Amino acid sequence: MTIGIERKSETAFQSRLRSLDEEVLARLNGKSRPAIVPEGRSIIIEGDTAASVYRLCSGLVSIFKLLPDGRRQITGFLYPGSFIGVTFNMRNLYGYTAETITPCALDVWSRPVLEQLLDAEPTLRHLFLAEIADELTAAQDRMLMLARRSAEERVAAFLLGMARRQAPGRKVTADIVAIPMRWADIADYLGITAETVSRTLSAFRDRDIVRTGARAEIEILDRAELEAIEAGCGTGMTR
Amino acid sequence: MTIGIERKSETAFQSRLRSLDEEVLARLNGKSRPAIVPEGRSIIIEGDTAASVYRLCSGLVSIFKLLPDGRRQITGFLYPGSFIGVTFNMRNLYGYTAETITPCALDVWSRPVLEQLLDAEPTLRHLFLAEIADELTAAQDRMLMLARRSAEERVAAFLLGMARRQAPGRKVTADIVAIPMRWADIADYLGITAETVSRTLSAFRDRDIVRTGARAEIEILDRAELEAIEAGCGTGMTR
DNA sequence: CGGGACGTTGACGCCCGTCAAGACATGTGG
DNA sequence: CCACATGTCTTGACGGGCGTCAACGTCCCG
Repeated sequence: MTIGIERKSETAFQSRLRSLDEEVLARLNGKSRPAIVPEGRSIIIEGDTAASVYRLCSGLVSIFKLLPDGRRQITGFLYPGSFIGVTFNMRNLYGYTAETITPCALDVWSRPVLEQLLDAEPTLRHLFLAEIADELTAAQDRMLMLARRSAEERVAAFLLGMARRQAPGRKVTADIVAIPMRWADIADYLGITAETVSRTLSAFRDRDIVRTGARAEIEILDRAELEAIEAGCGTGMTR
Repeated sequence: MTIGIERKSETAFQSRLRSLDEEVLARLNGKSRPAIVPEGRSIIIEGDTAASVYRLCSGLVSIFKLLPDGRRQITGFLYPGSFIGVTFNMRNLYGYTAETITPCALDVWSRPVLEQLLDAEPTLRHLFLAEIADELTAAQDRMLMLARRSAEERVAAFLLGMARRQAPGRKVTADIVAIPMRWADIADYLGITAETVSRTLSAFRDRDIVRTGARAEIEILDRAELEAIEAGCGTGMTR
């Protein structure tokens, strides 16, 4: 559910972006500089002064916060089209760390340049406002998830979210979902442990809900059951 | 911590609001209509079309989301000065329910009127952008809290947050904290149960960290210890 | 082929949710 | 002013979900 909403908001955002005045968009792109980052690298680090804003062109990025003792919470996965490092608060500090999960291509703007663009083109600021508002909604959904849902519900929601993201249009699909991130990442995203992710998926496999085929791929066999579990009424099993 | 950050953002916002052009502020206030709401009433309901925007003048409000089976997550407590029902996404629906915890006084704007004000005065939109960005930061902090922290850490963080909120300037205080909400509310805010809130506070009392005096009041005796617990290193006791 | 990273599975235990009974405060009507 | 009802907080007993630790299997890449 959470993921669904994130997906939806990003989609909405991109359609808005696409509907932007071509000239504005061109100006936005014209001022950027490209960058390639290999996997497992930090793009920005929480607490650093926000010198640049990035846009993800290809690849997968996680954004997270850390506790002093190393506990980690991934607050979101970013897909192509998302902005990274947008901050509008007074102290110009990044509020989270962003790390590449796969190799990534980025567009980079220096903060002053982007500010200038924003001032010249109010539509752009409008756009960021809508984008951030959507992110806030998604964050509130995730709070509900992290605080109140069982491990089974979280994994079910995650799988369905990934499936929806990959097949935006279709309703009936082969339902083979690519999972590019490691399970420790999924765990840190869902607020559980990697072992629990593994165990839950094994249980789904034993119940013929999913089939785990090639590495980094999961086939959804019984989407209805997954959706029932996501909604919190999994065949009456786990409350 | 989370609460600390929420407090900080609200303070920053209000200082920004105060620094606003007097004329703009006057126009904002001039278009509003006042309202009084008794305790325990809904102001807005998740999923309703967003017809109005509210500003809290006095009282305490909780905003929350519900799961179909009744599980509830309070995503935030709102204090005077906060806006309620601001949405900038396409579908103009409220993203959460807001309910009064104490009797409240509100300013109300109809959506079209506020939109009109926003268009006439770009500074205002700027302001909302900063406000929402701060809320997003706070939401991400709360994710970390809800997903990763122990019950003890959560309650300690909550108490310290309430204390900081009540004594914004001072460092050393009598440290008597007023707690206007019921413990079921605290529990739904922290992602635990009311029983766990009670038990944790009792444990703090037994360890001479707090003293529980008059109803709805808690005195902090050992703030350093509370801060150690909040940071996740509570005297080596609970990991 | 060997090493390292990642995923799987099991054993164990603890934190915290659940259920339930009692204490306490507040309000209401007689 | 007191009996009673109601809502809230407290405390205990109990159990389960999931974290932790550890061993093993599997895949990949040098």
